[in-house]
Amino acid sequence: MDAKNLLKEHVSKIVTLTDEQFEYFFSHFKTETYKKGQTIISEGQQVDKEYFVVSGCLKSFYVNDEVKMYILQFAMSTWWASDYAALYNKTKATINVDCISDVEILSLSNNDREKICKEIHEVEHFFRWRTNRGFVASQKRLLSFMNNDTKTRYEELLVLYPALYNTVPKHLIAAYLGVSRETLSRLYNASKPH
Amino acid sequence: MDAKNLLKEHVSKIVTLTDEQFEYFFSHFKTETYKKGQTIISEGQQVDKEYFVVSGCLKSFYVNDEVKMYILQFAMSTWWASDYAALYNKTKATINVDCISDVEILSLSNNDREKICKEIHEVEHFFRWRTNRGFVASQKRLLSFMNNDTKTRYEELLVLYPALYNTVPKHLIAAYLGVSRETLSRLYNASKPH
DNA sequence: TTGATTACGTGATGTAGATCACATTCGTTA
DNA sequence: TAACGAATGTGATCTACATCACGTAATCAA
Repeated sequence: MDAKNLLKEHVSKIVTLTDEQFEYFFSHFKTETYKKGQTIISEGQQVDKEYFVVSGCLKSFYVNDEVKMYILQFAMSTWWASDYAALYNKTKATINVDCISDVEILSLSNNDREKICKEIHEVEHFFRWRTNRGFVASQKRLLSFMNNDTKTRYEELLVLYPALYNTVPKHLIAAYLGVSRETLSRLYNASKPH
Repeated sequence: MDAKNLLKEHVSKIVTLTDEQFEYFFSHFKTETYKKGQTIISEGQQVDKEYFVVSGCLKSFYVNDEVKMYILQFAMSTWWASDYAALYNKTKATINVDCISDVEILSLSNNDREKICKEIHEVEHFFRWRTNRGFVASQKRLLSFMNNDTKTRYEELLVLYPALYNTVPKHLIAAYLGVSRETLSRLYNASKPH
């Protein structure tokens, strides 16, 4: 499906826009394509856009002083990604977003989002809904972190992102789970049939 | 400050409502008071309200099968609390909310929130803003969990909730940090002047 | 084809924090 | 004021995971 119809279907699951409204909404997005490995947002930069993934897979991640990476989110088709703390507060990026595969995305600037939210009440409703979902998912993951061991979280991850299983390197899975790649490897091979 | 003005001041930091609009908005809230120790939401229940704290302190928490408790949030004056997963998805509560002290709260039903969001665009904008903030805070806490040791997280907590320091029992602090009360006790006393 | 880089597996050892056990202090209520 | 339960401190032990070290397999670019 093309980018426009993908977005249209995505939005219309939540709100009803007239064709004219959707055209107007869509006119604020810009198609961008990136190759595997390219960086979209990097730490320290100004952030002024968020991204709707059409195809491919992004990751958003934090890198600490000891150069350890922690993945906040894998973003596949119809998921949104950005450094939202930086975007909303107009501060410098503290997290990075880059491409795990070749990707096609639709970008929307912070200003344009606020503008169309103001102009079209339904659009504001859509974005409220979207953040609600993100908030609930984030809280759920936090709880899982506190409550579950690594193996359980690994199994949850495979349910949440079944497509990742054979497409992304294991050290990225480990960085999402917050464990070392060695630990994940042992876990993974311990439960493997001989 | 009384409940009405507290809410008014809170909301008007983000959006501008006419007096008439605010009166209408406020008319959907109901004042409720609880004693220390009383439960507001408990696991398994239907959830149909969220709560704005006027005075006192709530905690929202999850209890696992081994009866270990994990605190998602302490909610003090002007904070909001509920089981948002249950509220938004109309599922049974998986988390609990109860009172750490005597509290006064304003309750708002899910239906009324959706109704006034639809009726008053500014109100929808306010709630979008509020959830954005919650989402960013939740992601930040998740990162801190992955990246920082217990001592660092303990210090962050004291910055985020300075009022908690001497008002809530230490085992609740431990339940927020996701460590055992024994570990927190040792940590706490190791850095204490002799 | 080859050399280099990246991904992955696995042993040895160190460590933060969990768990268990028990003592002490504090607060609440009878 | 006594007494009971809740909150806290602290030692001993256990364990999941990190870290370091090294080897092999897969991928990719020239």
